Amino acid sequence: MQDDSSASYHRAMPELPEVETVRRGLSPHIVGHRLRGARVRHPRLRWPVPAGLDRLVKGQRITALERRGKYLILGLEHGGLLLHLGMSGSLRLVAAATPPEKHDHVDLLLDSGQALRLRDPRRFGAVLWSEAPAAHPLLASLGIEPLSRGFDGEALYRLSRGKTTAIKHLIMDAHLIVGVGNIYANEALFQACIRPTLRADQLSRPRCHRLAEAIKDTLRRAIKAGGSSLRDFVNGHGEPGYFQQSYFVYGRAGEPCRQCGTTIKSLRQANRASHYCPNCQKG
DNA sequence: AGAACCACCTGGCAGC
DNA sequence: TGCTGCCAGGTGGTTC
Repeated sequence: MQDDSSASYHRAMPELPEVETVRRGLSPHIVGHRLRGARVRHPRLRWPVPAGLDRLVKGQRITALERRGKYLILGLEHGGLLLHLGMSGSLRLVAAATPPEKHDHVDLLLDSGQALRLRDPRRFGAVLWSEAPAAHPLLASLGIEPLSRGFDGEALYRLSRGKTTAIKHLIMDAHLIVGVGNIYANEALFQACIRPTLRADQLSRPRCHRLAEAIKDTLRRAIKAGGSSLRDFVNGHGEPGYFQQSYFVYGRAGEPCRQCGTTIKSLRQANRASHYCPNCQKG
């Protein structure tokens, strides 16, 4: 059992690093396998799970498991599935005969005798069928991949011009940049010494470069941390798809800054908690 | 057009 | 102790 007693440790929500970790962990175990079908126990996720899911996937070989933003794209020979883990979703491989627990809503049954099992207590996740999943409307309006070559300080500078919204809100806007949720937005802003409330268009070009690098670095380090827990979501040990990490500011309101000892402050922006060090993040 | 909400959902926890 | 009620958060949708 992992220690969850320290306030600075959290079970990470599925942001980009967690989704990418899930993808990397599952891909070698499922790609190339054929689906025997699907079992849907609870079709009411964010959108209804297609009624004919079993029939749609039966007999099809899995050709790829890709990621776009926080969506997973399970490519099949004909069509495919879009999967989203929402806030509380997890995917893991279990023996198909493993008894489902309360929130195990969907199983994709593999010819290996295993099942790809979606658990999602809060049901903000999604399982959608598409004839051409990569061209699904939900993916069409997504912004740039922060770990791609195209995302850098200049790209962030361009995105933020003319935007009066707070910089934290901007970097969390999936129509501009995908995959940066509340946790990594807070952490990246700390690393870049930028206060979350700063107006996006007030960010100088050098600071845009610094923030873009901080976003990449924060996400990369989280993916690396997740790599050590890859075994956790095959065969069902631990909490599949999640890993725990130490944060500088997220969830640390009232605690001393790890760099300067100043008390971490919190506020609400767009109905979401922001945490920052008033000394390290000036303006 | 852009910005600021809301709805969705349940487990966990503070407060009484 | 058990109840109430708030909070967490991604993201499409609504409203202003």
